[in-house]
Amino acid sequence: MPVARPEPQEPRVIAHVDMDCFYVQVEQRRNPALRGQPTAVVQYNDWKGGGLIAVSYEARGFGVKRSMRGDEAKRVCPGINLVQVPVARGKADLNLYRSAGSEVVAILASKGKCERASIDEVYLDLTDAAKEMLLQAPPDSPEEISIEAAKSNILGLPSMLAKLVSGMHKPAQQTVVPSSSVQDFLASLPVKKMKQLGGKLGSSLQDDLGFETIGDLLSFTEEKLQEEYGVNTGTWLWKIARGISGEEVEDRLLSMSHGCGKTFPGPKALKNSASVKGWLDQLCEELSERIQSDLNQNKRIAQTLTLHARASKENERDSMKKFPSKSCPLRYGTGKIQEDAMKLFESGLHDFLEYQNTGWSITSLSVTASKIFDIPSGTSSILRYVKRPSSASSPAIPDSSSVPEDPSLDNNVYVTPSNEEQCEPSTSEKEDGKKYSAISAKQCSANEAKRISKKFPEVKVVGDKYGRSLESSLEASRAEEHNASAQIADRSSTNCGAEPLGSNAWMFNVEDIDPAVVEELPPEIRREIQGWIRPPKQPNTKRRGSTISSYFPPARS
DNA sequence: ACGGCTTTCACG
DNA sequence: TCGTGAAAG
Repeated sequence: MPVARPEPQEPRVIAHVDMDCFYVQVEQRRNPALRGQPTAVVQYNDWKGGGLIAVSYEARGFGVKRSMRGDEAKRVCPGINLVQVPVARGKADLNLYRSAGSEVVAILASKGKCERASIDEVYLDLTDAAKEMLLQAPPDSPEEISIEAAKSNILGLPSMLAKLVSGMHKPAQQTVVPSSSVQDFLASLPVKKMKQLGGKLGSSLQDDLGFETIGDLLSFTEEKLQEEYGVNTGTWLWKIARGISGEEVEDRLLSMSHGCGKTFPGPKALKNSASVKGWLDQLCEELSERIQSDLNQNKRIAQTLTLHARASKENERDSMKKFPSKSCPLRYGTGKIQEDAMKLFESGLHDFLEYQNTGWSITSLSVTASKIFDIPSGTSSILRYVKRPSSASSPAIPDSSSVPEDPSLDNNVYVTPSNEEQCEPSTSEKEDGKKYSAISAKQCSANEAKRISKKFPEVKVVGDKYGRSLESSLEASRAEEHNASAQIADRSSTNCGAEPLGSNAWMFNVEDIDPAVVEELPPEIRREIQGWIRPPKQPNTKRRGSTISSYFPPARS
């Protein structure tokens, strides 16, 4: 449910850029012969000619709609060009459109604070640009303003409505909303057209309270709305009815997670572990590729792997029971991801079946990598820890500027012992002669980083997200702390008693050390590593263990 | 046999 | 924190 945010003091100028039938335009760029033609992009075409996901305006003229099937589109528009989404690993591959979206974002980002809202949508905060324009070229007459204004569709308004009106004049047009016209605009805006009210909340507003337009909300007090929908949503509703939004444009050009999934409708449903494994392997391969390029291109690292599935039980056509999603620390390397995803599936299936010995079928699978953080650039990313292959030629000192792509290396981030003997396992090596612990980078406070680096010289802290050294990072956090202490009184006490957070220095989080390896470590290092896995103070009842395997409860025999 | 595939956000 | 559900395109 939507929530109100503190609104910025200054009025803002915000643009919402929405690409017209974007996938079609991407295909038209690739094949110019498609330009100006009725065209649609479909994914798959085995079944009823595939599903349309984008339709050109020429095709719309024939009545072609998104959510039609290819066959149907041909029926209403025999001349339509149907372009198929590329398929890789047995599933639709949207990378072509993703990167085309990035091209656009890269251009818009030079114009102002820029937020990538979806594959084909961008929010732009043009406040500074507008100020600058007025400063550089102040209009010397009201007429001049009118002339400029005549080039746009004028409506005008603050931020949140940007999205609403950007679709009013399509394609290839813009709509401007001056704040003076907001109230009139909202007065007649049907409830369900408002962003965030297109679903159940909007329906409830209509059906339970009888509101037809946003303007109708004005008749309710804030308290009344809070009574109906809770404090947060109530306040939000009260404010949007008055055209007040605290939503800000985030400065974010990259997405916050990567997911890939596939559905297995009807007869395609997966009914045994082998087929699930096969598809999961495919999905994980794509995911791995995507996070790997995110790491290489953007120096970002993902920390969580999540598996989602939809399932039903044999003979139980309409059980309400859902397949639970499951997550675990993400370990880099295709093989690791596949392995972990399968374990997550087994764990989910176990919960789903809850001791019933029935057949099952899976109608959709997806894997997601989330909790993505920047790795500070210009610093050697992280050090390595633990075992080196006894045989191989891998460097004792990591070449941290490059990230290993070789899946057998498991992880992009390693620590290495300053004293190799110390950590050399007595246990036997694997056949490939390589055995690594899996480690991924994690943010922690500068203070914590300092403490650990002092205690363990072989562990190196690499600096904060601004590329500053630990010392200057600490310096900065001390300054911040000093500044903040004046205001700390009116802060809610969420971190009461805790060590001040400091400013985003970096440490290493040992997510999945091979237990055999841990055994070999000196006790104090071992203890410390245990501590990194979860922050030391977390008197949480169910705390996960130190190894990846603790994320996968034993399957029922 | 369902639109398919993503992505983000809030709640408990 | 994890897992669920809503909402969007």
